[in-house]
Amino acid sequence: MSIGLWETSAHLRSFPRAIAHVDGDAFFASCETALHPELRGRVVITGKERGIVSSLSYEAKARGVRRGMVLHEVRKICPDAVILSSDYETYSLFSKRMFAIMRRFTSQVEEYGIDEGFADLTGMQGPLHMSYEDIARTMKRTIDTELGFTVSVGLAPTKSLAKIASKWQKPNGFTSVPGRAIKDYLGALDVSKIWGVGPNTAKYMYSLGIHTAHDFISKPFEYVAAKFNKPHQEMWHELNGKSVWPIVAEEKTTYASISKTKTFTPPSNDPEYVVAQLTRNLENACIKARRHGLVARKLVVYLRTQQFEHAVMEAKITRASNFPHDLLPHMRTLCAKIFKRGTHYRATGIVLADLQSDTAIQSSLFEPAIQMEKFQRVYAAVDALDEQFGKHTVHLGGSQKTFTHTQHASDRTKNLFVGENAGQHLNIPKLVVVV
DNA sequence: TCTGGGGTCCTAGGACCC
DNA sequence: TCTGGGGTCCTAGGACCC
Repeated sequence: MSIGLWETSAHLRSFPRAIAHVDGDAFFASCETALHPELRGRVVITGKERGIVSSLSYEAKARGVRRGMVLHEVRKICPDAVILSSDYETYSLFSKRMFAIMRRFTSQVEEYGIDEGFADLTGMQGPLHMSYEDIARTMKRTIDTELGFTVSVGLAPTKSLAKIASKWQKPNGFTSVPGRAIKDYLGALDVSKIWGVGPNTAKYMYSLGIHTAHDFISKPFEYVAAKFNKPHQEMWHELNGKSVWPIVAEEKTTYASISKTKTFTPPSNDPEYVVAQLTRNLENACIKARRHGLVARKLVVYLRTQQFEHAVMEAKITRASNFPHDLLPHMRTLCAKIFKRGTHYRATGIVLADLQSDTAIQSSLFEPAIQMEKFQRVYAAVDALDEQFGKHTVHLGGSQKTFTHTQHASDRTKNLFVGENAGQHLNIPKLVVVV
């Protein structure tokens, strides 16, 4: 075992760790190119469904295209651009393959995002008969070959440093930052580029005369403890080469919260329309909650005004639920409390929070079990129909307004309305569920 | 420079209790 | 009735990430 920097603190890990961060290069665009080789070398852009650039190939970057750019701007710059709708199922498959390859080298793999992850290689030189650098390089080569596009890899003693390293050279980069080289890398790095430092913290750091990551790690810990909160104190350790953020290798199976938000144009001051938007968000959030077998004990409603201010209000749900008809009354009450007449709103949001497993749900003594069961059957049927015919095949009458505003006639014929006037405008069988 | 949607974690402050 | 300390729980809001 090598004698590490942290040998002195017996409670901490007694040898340096080797952590690799793998970051896909232009991931979504690369997946498309891997799938359609004829696109290689071309300006490839995803995000067509939203009208803005979501992911872009390096060819697009070179031509001046940027993330978030409106697509008609893109067409002006690059008439030859290939603009595609996002295909998350395909991207997820590539993602799964990438993580599977990483797991060939260590079981300690954290899936941090769809296109990036960490691998803790500590202790693997022996079993794999390779140095850490060789393991990481082999991992990268294998991913590049098997996926058909490149990733960038950073290798360092901590997660925070590995993240910096993988960004150091992109695309197709490999950067190793061994403990003794930390200062060379951090001296040139603006604090705003550190993982965990956003615009506010960056501004605060500048005001303290801290401009580079090296300025930050050079401060004594007592100073950092006095001026910064917990996450930034941990960050200081990480950047100094002491690993304090563990690799979370357990697969994420549950959520702390589920939210659905929707921005609409033009903004509206019509309470009915706003409630209809919220109702749709609630339906969507409930669909997701049911899919994961989760029920909410807390409901949050928020409205965002034109000026980007937002009003938030939440309520406890005495009987946890993932059925819109249970949560709808709470939603209406909350909305009524924060809705201001005359104010124009540009977005609404619903958060289901304090989630618990629906197997743990206890039906109240006062709740007729039969009614509970009835609703469970109704929603099971709704979910099955949605599964077969598309989302919102069955939806609440209350969210109808959002569909008539946003959907094309051809889409609308897919919908069966729920409510008194269900099927009225359509020549399809009507399905009525009274809620 | 800030598009939009989906998340997580932390902190300060108040309520309440001993 | 006032003074003070201490703990816990909850809520609102902030900041950041992809």
